[in-house]
Amino acid sequence: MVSSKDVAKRAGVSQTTVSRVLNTPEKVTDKTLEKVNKAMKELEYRPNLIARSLVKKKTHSIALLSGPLHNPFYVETTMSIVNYAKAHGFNVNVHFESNTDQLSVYEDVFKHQVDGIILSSILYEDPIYQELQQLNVPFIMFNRKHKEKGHYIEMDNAKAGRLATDHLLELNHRNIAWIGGPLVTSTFLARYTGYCEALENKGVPVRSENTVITDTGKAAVLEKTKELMARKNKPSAIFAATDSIAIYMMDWLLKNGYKIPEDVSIVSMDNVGWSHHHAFQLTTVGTVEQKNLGEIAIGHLIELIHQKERGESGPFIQQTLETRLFRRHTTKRKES
Amino acid sequence: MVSSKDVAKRAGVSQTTVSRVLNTPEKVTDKTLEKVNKAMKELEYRPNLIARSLVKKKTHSIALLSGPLHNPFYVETTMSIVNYAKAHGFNVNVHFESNTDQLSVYEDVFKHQVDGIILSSILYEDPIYQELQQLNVPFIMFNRKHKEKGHYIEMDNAKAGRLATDHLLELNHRNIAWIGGPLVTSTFLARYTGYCEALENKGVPVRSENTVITDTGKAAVLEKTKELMARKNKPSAIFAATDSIAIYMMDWLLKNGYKIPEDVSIVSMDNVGWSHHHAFQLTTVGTVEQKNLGEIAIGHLIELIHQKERGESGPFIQQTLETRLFRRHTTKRKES
DNA sequence: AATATAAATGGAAGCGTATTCATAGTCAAG
DNA sequence: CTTGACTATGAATACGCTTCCATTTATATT
Repeated sequence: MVSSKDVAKRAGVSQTTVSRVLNTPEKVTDKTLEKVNKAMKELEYRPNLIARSLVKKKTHSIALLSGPLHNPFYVETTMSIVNYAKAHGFNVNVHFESNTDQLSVYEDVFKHQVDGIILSSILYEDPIYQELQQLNVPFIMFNRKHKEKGHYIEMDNAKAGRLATDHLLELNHRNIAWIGGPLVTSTFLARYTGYCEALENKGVPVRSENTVITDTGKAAVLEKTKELMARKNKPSAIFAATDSIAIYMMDWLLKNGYKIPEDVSIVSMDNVGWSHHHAFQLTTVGTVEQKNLGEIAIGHLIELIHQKERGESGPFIQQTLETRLFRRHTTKRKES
Repeated sequence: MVSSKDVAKRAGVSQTTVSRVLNTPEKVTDKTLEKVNKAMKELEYRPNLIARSLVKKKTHSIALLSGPLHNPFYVETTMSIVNYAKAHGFNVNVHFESNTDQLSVYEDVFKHQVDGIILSSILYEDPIYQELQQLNVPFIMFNRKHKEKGHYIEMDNAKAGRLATDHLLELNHRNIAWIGGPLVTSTFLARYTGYCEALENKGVPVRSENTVITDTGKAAVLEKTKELMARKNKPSAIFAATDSIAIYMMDWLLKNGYKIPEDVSIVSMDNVGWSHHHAFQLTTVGTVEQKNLGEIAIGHLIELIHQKERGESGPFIQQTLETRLFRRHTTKRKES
């Protein structure tokens, strides 16, 4: 490995000077600048960022703890986050949530001296929050939030839940199933709460068999869908907590001869790119914004990092985005 | 930041000993081990991996240079790669190919002292190859390969191209369009070559207007589809070079009233998860393997890294996977 | 031409860790 | 006891870089 010392020797200057042409070239004579640059080229010198990080206490990298990519929502946020970060000089260490080693992921991240953390993988009452705080590294949550607040960007999930449910109610549906992930997560909890509220407002009882909690992976969703449709008293409409779940369900339903929306209406949530596809035309609730949640969050995170560098400290970033219903073609009035 | 020195002071031992309980605890008395562990807990000490990396010359992180996630193929490989790497103690720095700063990505990666590089983003004659070589860091290509060979995992793209085209020919199609990305990429080139060969074998002329080169993003594909179908002499079948392209096309086609496969047959390539979806049921060509290309490649890469550590050097890994046609429901016999 | 001032350069310390080498401590065998 | 052979520990150095401080060199001022 060729180091700045080697370059120095070759150029006949001190190692300090080499460092200077890298960091403050204006403090170096044109002549020596040229000498040093020439030596660098010849030796194919590349500064060792590890060493630089050690002294500057800045790694120019951030950790992303994302939900799994089988959910297109996280595909979109991951792309946005990585690209935005890169454009601003940051590297992204990506980690995906997994049922098994929840904690080990964090241990991993903690030791890696990142400049900031952006995460969707957090439970509403996750004890990991306190550990994150003690790290003294800026972190922001997107999509999901934590009980203790902190910095976060979310959509108004409760309202979204109401919007979706109201839509189905207006279409005369009364037997509406809700299917989503575990309620220990802020998003699923709020979306479910919104569903319940909307039903209660209309005086429609929340029936326990209409609440389906599932793992969000494909296999589990298909299984739950099968169970749901095997019931005597099938729902006439389904509120899927994410587009991802809705799309998996549609796979099963179509494969088993159900027509959508004729046989069953489906509304979901997130308004991911796939939901526009003509093969789905999913009615869904999403934010009004152009940017996705990840894109907004990464912008803030980088600002937080810069703030910390300057020794400043701004207010908490706590954004709850407006949502609206994107009515497409998976919902239909129930004829009674 | 609490360092091993602080721990040492607190535990009343030397920094060396602290380092030892971390790395070779068996060389330390139970008594002092306990003391040190206690001090670590109390101070919430976390070893600084940056410093460790500097001396050990090992970062435990690898760089992934991936194609864009709007292609589901790369979604699947990215998930596999990140998860596999994590399970083997490696962090993954993710970068996505972008039309603009091709080179800057590499510069970025080069300086970051990764232990290995796994990439799909490379052109067949990419000059970046030489730079990668000089880095003296193990790297492996997946999906796409380079003229100079090196380590790579691909599917048999030429054969796949022939399979897909033969399928359409057998279904009596003669006016078959090929649509794919720039031919400077090994995958597109080979898939196109296979297409041409298959046509020529049957004595069907390759017509230039049936070769459509496009950017692989959604907007561009839609535009090209529109142009293609506006022609007087529309193709009766389309060979899309990736499932991603095929799915975009289907969006446009369905939206514009075309029935698939009645009005136009579509075959594509990669056999991504989405192609199974009942809303698509895409006829496609993919590998026979269970694992995706990324998963296979990352396994090899980690092995290469370990080999290098041991000072060994094995043979080049050059795998070209068998492919087969997955016949589903987007292709249909042409009635003449 | 002499001095004051600014600009350019180099020496050395330090970032937090691992590791080599020397030293002090322990214990068994004689 | 004494010697020898380990074992447990610590001091010192190195990893490649930035940065503070001291020194030299160039430039401006009188």
